[in-house]
Formats: sequence, C-alpha cells, structure tokens
Amino acid sequence: MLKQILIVEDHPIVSDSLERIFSDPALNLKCIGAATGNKGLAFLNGNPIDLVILDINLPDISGIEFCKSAKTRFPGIKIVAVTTLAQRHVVEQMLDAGADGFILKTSDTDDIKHGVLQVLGNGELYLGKGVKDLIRGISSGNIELPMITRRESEILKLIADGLTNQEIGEKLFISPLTVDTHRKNLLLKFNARNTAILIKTAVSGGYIS
Amino acid sequence: MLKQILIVEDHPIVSDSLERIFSDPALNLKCIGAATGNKGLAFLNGNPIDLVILDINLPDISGIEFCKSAKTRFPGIKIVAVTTLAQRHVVEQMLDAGADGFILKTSDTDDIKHGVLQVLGNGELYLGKGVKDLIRGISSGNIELPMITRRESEILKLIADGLTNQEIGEKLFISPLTVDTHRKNLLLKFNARNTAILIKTAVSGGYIS
DNA sequence: TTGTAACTCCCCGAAAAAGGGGATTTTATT
DNA sequence: AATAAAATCCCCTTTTTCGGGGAGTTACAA
Repeated sequence: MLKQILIVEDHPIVSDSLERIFSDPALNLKCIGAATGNKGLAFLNGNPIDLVILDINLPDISGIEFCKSAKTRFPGIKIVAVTTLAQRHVVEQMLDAGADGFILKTSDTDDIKHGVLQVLGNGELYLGKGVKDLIRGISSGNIELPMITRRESEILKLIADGLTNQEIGEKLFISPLTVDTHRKNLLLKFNARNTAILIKTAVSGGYIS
Repeated sequence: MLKQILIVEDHPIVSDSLERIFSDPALNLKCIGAATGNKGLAFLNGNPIDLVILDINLPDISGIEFCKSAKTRFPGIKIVAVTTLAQRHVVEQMLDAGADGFILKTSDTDDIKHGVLQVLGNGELYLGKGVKDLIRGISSGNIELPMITRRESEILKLIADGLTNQEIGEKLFISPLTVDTHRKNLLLKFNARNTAILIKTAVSGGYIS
C-alpha cells in the first residue's frame, strides 16, 4: 500500500536529500515537501499523510507547536523530528507533544532512513543515535539543565528582558521581595553565581525564546 | 580541467545533497567531504583543493577560524560559506576572514549551485539571496547589532561566564575599573540597561559561543 | 490527612553593577 | 606626523543584586 510522507523543512538542501532517501520505488512511498509549519499544517487537511518528517527550527511556528496541532487534529499521524537542536529539554518537549521519533541531523542518512521506516512500520518510538544519552544527561559536556516552575520561567524571561525585581513585581502584581526569592531559586537551580551566567545558560539551553 | 571541491559540513544529510549537486559529470568536478573543521584543514595539506564549501557551525572549530587558517596557508583557495546563521556580523566576520561567497541554507539548490560555480569560475565574490540585505541591516526584524572591539568581545565572554569586574581584571591583568569602562561601553553599544538583557542579546546575536 | 511543592512575603548586610562624569596612554591608519 | 580609535585608569553616588537566613499560604497528590 502506498504511504505518504510530508517533509516540513525550510532548507531546500535538506528536504531534497530527505526526498531522495525516501523516493526509492522499493519503499512504495510518496514524498511531499512544505517549507513552513503553517503550509505543512494546511496541507494535512484533505491529504492522507501517514508520517511527517519535521524540522524544529521553522521560520514561522516552532516544531513543537506543529506537533501538538497535528497530533490533536490527526491522532493517527506519525511525526519524526529531525533537527540540529541537541538539547535535552527540546527532546522532552517534543516527546510530550506526541512525537514518535527524534533524530539528530548529525546522524548518518541510513540512521534517518531506518528510524523513519521503523516508525512508519511498527509505530514504535524511535530515538536516534545520541538522543537517548541526551535524555539521561550523559551527553558530551552536557550540564544537566534544571526543571523550573511556571512562575520561575515567567520571571526568568522578564529578567532576560532587562527588568529589575521592582519592575517585575509591578508587572506581576507581587512584591519585589517575592521576585527576589524566585530569582535566588533560579540561581540555585541553574547553579549560577550571578545574572550574567544565568541568562547565558538559559538562552543557550532554550529556556528563553 | 578537473577541479576539486572540499565540503566541510557535519550533517551528512546536507553534505550528501551538496555532493550530488556538484557531481554532475558535465561540471567536471570532484567532491570530497569532511565532517569537522580540523579534518578539513588536515585534508587541505597535500590535496589540491580549488574550493571549499564551508558550514559555519562545526563541532570542533568555527567556520571563521577555518577560513582564516585555510586562507593563510593556501591563499589561492576559494571558500564559500553555506549556513543557517542569518546574522549580519557573522557575514561580516566571514568576509573579513577572506570568504569568497556567502549563501544561506534557506536558498534554493540552484542558487547554491550557481553561487559556487560563479566563485569557482571567475573568482568573484558571491552573496546569496538575502545576504546583501542582511549586511545593509534591512533584514526582517533585524535589530542592528553593534560592532564591538576585540577587547570588548573578550570581556563580554568573561561576563557571560559569570566573572565579576574584579575577577576579569585579575584574569586580563588590568584594573577592574577598566573592565567597568568596557562593560559600560558594551551596555551602550547594545543599548542594554543591565547585564541580563546584554547577555541575552549577545548570546542570541551570536557574539558568545 | 499529611506531606510536599509552589508561591508568597520579609529581614539584614555585603557585594556588585549602573549612571555620570574626566583623563591618559597605545595602537593603528592615513 | 597627525588623527582617530581603542584601551587604559580614576572619581563619585545610587541602585540593584547576592548571600543567608525565616516563615506563612495555597494546592494538589499520596
């Protein structure tokens, strides 16, 4: 039976490569490309797509949002994320959003092919090379990134926007002293000695958009 | 005459695509791939490479360093950067380092082909779609990122690592008051009111690795 | 219901950063 | 040799953060 794959990826050079991998007649697959998340979502309506190969860095919406939307509207669809982002919490967010696979772009083309075909075949979760380690935090030089609460995340973003405790307090209708407490907890959780390294870690860890 | 191209790129899926583009027998080219910057540099010794297609985000050294090394040792070699990084100062740094071309990965494969062949052919500088605008700062929602000096960059990185003015002074054998002056200049240049937003802007602007 | 995690608020003092000056020496570049 | 840019150093005051405490209130789960 012919199955259809949608490739959501804004780099033609990558989507070309993907299309070629899965255009082998022996596989009996059909590939369609979409350059943005919204185009991809639009295409899902009315087209019987079996699996989506998804880049997380898209020009319009994030791959995580795409995944949530797609899975909500088409629960049967399979989604495999293929990305450069080798960050633990990104993987976790994608899996929470319902992704069926996660493969790094540093992977061999055979790995990518194998992973996608496995998800398409038996529906099992597939994690590419290095991804499992990433989740366990074993990864190369990966300082374990902390879990932060909703309020902490909110305050972290405002700190990164340059607001003082005073201003954040006014914005959130809480005491600046409370903001200070959250701030101290953030420093503790990130094992940061001051705001500078806190923000650096948080930005490069993807806590701040 | 047969010309040789070295592809320095850590994503097999991308280098596959590039190899395929330039493997057209009519072009009379030979492609070799290298997955890391150091492997690429090592390969240049003893192999008559005419042009390097270079990714800027490499696992070991940065594309900018690669470019400088390669151009110093082999002034005749042509280098075309192909990257996702659509940031003005990255383009500027690459061109300063001697790059002969700069193409974004969002470009069509034909653009990439055309650009590389042009550089290889007449040796002219080639800037891909959107890159020229980037330099002029016309780019979509691009807040103009400032030019900073070597010393400022050095101090910026140390600030981001969580060091205080005192500690930075000790490390660089200068007075903490001097560090403070540089710090104030950084705040001015980045139009930042405090360290938090300074670091956020700097990290997401690619000033800090 | 009995924790426990999250959120809230407060105290103190010390350290660091920010805002606003001024001024001299190096180092390129023309 | 002259100019400009970069780097260096110093003063002052005020604001903000940091370190190290304590403590009450939801809200939700075992």
